[in-house]
Amino acid sequence: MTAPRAQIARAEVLCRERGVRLTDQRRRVLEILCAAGRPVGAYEIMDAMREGPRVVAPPTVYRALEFLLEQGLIHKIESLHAFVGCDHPEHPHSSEFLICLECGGVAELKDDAVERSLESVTRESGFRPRRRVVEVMGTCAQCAHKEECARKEEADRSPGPVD
Amino acid sequence: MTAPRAQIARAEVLCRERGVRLTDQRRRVLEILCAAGRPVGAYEIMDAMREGPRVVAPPTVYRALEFLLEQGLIHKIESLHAFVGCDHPEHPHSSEFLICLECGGVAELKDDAVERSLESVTRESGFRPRRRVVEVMGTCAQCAHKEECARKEEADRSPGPVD
DNA sequence: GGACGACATGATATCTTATAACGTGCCGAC
DNA sequence: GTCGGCACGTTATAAGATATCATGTCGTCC
Ligand SMILES: [Zn+2]
Ligand SMILES: [Zn+2]
Ligand SMILES: [Zn+2]
Ligand SMILES: [Zn+2]
Repeated sequence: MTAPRAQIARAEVLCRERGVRLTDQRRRVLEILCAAGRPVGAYEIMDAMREGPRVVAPPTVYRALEFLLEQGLIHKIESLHAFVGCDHPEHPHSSEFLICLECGGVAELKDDAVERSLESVTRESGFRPRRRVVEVMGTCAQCAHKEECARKEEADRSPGPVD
Repeated sequence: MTAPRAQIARAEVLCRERGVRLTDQRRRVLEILCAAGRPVGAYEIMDAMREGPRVVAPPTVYRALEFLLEQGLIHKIESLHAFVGCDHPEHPHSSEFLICLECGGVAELKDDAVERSLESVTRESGFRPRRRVVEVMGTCAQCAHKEECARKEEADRSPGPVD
């Protein structure tokens, strides 16, 4: 939940340090992702870019996304065919994502227990891991709370059979 | 690694028990998946079905896949846009998958440690999980071994600098 | 300064994956 | 018999991703 501005600034620094170019197009895509604060599809990004000076075609967006993925500045959410900005891109990593099916929000976790258990189970089977995809879909705390409240209110109005 | 025949038979029983219909098309899709023993895309399934009596269109395949997913007889591998037969469909579940990038093979795990750690980390954040996607991409034991052997042989032929 | 190569982008077309919408046929319930 | 639910057929199209070739941009080397 870093401020979008700060995220961009950090990305600038990282890219300079690494000797790679955060070009206008790439920064623009990153800005859109960070500002959204939720998963955004490639074509939605493209639409957002149309607002700007130039019209862009799919390959432009996908190339920018490829770069940002390589630099660990964003992540791809496989189960949504969408992308999100990374909250701590200092060193590239795989993360765990909690995806709310109600509000579409996504939280990026970094849980050692999950990583350790995955590490050990892959090791045991002689598997050499390269990339991890961990995506849990369900209902986030906020939405669960709202649901709870709605149910409660409902019950108050008509105190029918206690379930 | 159950025999395809046995998997189909088990699916028949399960569907009868549940009062749902494992129709010809659905069984055919399941057969193709089980026989392949690796992830297969929807359109590849469709091609395989063309060999049979009737030509089928995408919706037919996707409907069959939807049913099989609902019944927990197959899984979808999100990162590959492909499907695999489930090895233990007795009660529907989410699993962890090890996906080999060399040979394309997939192993379905069922690891309590991974599940427990995911469970606890989601609980902590008040998140109510519904479906888990856990896919680890890398190199399987077999392929890693082959690579190892190749390297060794190479070293034997030209005993250059020891790495 | 001009030639060159590396890299980023533009532009067009195409491919892959997935779903919408509507119609038909089967079968059991009533 | 007819009604309703369900599986499937058929056509079209949406949504996501890539292949290919052309153009531009910029620093380096001579
Ligand atoms: Zn991250
Ligand atoms: Zn939510
Ligand atoms: Zn399974
Ligand atoms: Zn392998």
